Amino acid sequence: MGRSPCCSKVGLRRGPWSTKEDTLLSNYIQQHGEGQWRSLPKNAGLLRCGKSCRLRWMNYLRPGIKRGNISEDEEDLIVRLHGLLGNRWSLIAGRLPGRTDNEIKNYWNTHLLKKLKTAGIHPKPHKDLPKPTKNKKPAAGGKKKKKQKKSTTAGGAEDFGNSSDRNGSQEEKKINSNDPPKTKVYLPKPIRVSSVFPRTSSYDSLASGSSSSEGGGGGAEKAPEVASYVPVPWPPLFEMEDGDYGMRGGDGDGGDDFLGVGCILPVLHQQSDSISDDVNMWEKVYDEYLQLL
DNA sequence: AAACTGAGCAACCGCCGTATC
DNA sequence: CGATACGGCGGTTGCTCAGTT
Repeated sequence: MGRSPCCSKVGLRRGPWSTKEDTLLSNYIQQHGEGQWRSLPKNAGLLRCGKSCRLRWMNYLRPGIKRGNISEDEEDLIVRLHGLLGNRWSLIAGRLPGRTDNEIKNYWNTHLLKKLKTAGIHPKPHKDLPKPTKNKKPAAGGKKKKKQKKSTTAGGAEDFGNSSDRNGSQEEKKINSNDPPKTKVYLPKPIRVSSVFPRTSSYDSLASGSSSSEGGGGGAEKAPEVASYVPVPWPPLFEMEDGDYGMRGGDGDGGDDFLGVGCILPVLHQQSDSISDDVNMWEKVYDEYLQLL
């Protein structure tokens, strides 16, 4: 469909943001609020694409953003949520107050994936499955030269996430194809709890069951907030053959029993021979997810 | 000390769903 | 009802820097 590109890119700056640009963007958004990303750069006096502004704001400038130092609890949560949700980073981020989808995605691809592999978990792609039906991009593939160097990012993420495309509709598209039967995951549509600072409240409810919205995220409060986590007493998601549920806290690092393994493997190896088994499994997963919510 | 390598992360890209005209 | 705009998402790229040779 004749969509014009998000920005013409002529005369627009690219690359890292300067502090001046950050200031301009922050000031503008504080005065006018979020939204209207397309016209924002012009109004704010920025030579940036609207998308770029949004990304910068969402991932970096927004109040309440925590950066770095992902705690073990958060890591655990990421692993488990990934087991449930796949590569739905925004959804996962919605459960981690102050974290952005981009950061979680990066953390997964750089740290967690490596950890899993180190632990002997090789998220192997479903070889019998052709690459995602959505050969999504001639574009992405072709737009720039591919970088072979980092197979970790691309491969890994995809391996886990095929089942978790953006929304259900896409799932259905895939299922209709001639691909070998793929387990269909019924997941609620990702919802941000609130438009601006969604993370805090949702995590509260997740972790403690309370509905306190942490104030708020609501405002432009600072982020000391989530310094303290309430560890979630996760029930085992799946029974592993060896009885390892993944959450063996232990020393934490012990390569072999990296937490979360238990909840990921079933997702990885969902080569459903028996549809009913899969249905049961996913019902369990879904039930648990509903409990989380 | 210089060159090389790899990891980490910020930013970009194209696609998709929804809203609006 | 179709076309377009917009916002959002996940995948990927490329820069930077620390560690190694």
